Amino acid sequence: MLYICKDKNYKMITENYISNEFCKAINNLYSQNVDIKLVQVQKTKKDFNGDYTINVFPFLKISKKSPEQTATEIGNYLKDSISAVSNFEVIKGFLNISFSNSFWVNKLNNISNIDSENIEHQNILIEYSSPNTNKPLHLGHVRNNLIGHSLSEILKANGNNVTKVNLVNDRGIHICKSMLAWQKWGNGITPEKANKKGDKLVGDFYVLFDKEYKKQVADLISNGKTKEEAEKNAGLIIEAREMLKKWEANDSDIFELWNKMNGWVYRGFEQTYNLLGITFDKTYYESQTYGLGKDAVLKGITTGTLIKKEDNSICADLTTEGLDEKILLRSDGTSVYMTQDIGTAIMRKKEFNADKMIYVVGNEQIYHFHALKLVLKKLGYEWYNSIFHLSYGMVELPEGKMKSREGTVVDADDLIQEMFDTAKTISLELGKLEGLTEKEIEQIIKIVGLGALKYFILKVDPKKNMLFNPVESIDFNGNTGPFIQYTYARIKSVLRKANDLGFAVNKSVGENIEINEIEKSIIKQIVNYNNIVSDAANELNPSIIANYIYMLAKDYNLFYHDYSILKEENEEKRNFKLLLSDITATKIKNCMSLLGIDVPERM
RNA sequence: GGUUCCGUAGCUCAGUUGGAUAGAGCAACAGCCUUCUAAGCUGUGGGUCGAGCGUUCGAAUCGCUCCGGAAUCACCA
Repeated sequence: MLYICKDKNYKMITENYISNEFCKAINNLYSQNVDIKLVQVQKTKKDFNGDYTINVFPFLKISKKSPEQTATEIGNYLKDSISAVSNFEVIKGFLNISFSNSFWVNKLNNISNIDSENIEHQNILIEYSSPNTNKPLHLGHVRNNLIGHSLSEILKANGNNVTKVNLVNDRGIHICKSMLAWQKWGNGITPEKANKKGDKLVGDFYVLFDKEYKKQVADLISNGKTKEEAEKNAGLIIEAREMLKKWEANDSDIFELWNKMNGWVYRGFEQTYNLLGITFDKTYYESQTYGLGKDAVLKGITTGTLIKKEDNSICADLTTEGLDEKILLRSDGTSVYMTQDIGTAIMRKKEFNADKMIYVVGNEQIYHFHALKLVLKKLGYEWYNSIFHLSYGMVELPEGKMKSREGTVVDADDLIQEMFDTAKTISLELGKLEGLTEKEIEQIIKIVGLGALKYFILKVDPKKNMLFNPVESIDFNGNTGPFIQYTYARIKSVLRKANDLGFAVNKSVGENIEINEIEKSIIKQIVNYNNIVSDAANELNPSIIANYIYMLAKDYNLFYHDYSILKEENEEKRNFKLLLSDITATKIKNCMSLLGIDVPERM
């Protein structure tokens, strides 16, 4: 049997193709079949010669020869069977295969700017943001929003049909607290009168409530009450609970106040969302959804999958799954958070025919979502496993966790404004804004400031806790958003000059040119783009994109520094360099867009 | 106490379907702008990958034990 069939088309040659040829080599040389999955084609490490590396250790049992001899025999086979292979080297059990220059230039010529060929076409619903209307957005929310937005873009880039939803927590005892404080001590103040964003104003009253409440509790304790008694019986909390009852009874005065204050908050949120570029396809309000789920729970009683206790409360027994009993309806028949999430999940599943429902929610709710899935399973919803809790880590300050009520939070608006200010200061110091109009300047500092913030957050693996140090603030040098934006702006500048000189960027260039290591390295990374985008979607991890684009930008800067593009005398080579630059710029722009970050044409 | 997650350079982070000498940035120090944007590039120093044991030809990566940190275990959301 003759396996050797010279490839005529470089396009076919992928890592998978090489694996396949490797299997053929084993078959041919040692008359055995190996599972293609066992063949790991890796990128050759920088310190060694070669483009792809295969470790032959796992196949020594088959070859019954030394690592060196096995690798050499297979190397020889591959050199014959794949015409694009120019050379190979064997070091210990590592087979390092080099491909020809023309192979790599051909790869560059065939880069399509259409994303990903592995189109998924799933209906994916993603919930993120989910703010409370009793306080302004802080850095933790910013992380949530950026992750949610970026994941949506990444999933779309892989061909999925993505619906972005927000679930606003606009009711409950905590909302009543700020309402009550405003009623008592607000003297009719409004955002306009206070000259303050509405969400900030309402947040102030929430903090004020907590302060006054703590005073009352302290008084009660000094009068001999236990801490628990004091916390339950303080006048303010009793008033807040009464207000909640009135709200649930549709009391018109309370409703009016509630609408008014929530309206202030929404206008405030809207501003912050606009600044960050966060949008949703649909917004749910808990005041409208909190009744959902009751029916499903009651049905669970009739089928016997849930337990009704003596006090009439209803719960799910999750002890066999390693969790505790979970209350689903209180003894007075009212529902809890879990009940609502059961209801909304069922509703959304139907409404969007969702194949997957992703919840971007902090890791403090791991238990909650674990329980949610198990309850849905118990209730007989077989799609319970299409729920995925993307639990992201906390943003911590050097002194620990942020706490709204204690005022130790990094406010989103303040932080964004600081980023703008820093971007402006640095740009002016570097003299980057000379000769630009006010409008252009404003646009650049906005793009760069936000770029720094967003990249800073998204380059970290979502599931890990991360630290933000307000004193050191966010950098603009090194592995940062501005560094990548700067690389883009530099390329654009070169391309503008090329255009002035009458050098067009050709879509494909001659393949018989010499390329150096750094140029090859850039091509390899560009070729890898689709894999990265698909990895990021599979892992639901924007940091994969961030790290990838950083590496590409870093390599490009090295190339840019060491080799002149416009002064290249060889026309073929100049065309190549222009194309390489142009495609790099496109990849930077695409990746940054997947992260929700803009790139400036100059900076 | 139970469950889950985390521990990599002084600091912030990459690297984990097991592969070669563990990488970046920041900070420190030393260089590079009559040359396409120096928000850049180059170099130097910096590590018992929390500790130990095990599995393996091979472990930062897998398993067990321990140490340290975080989250959670509500008729809150």
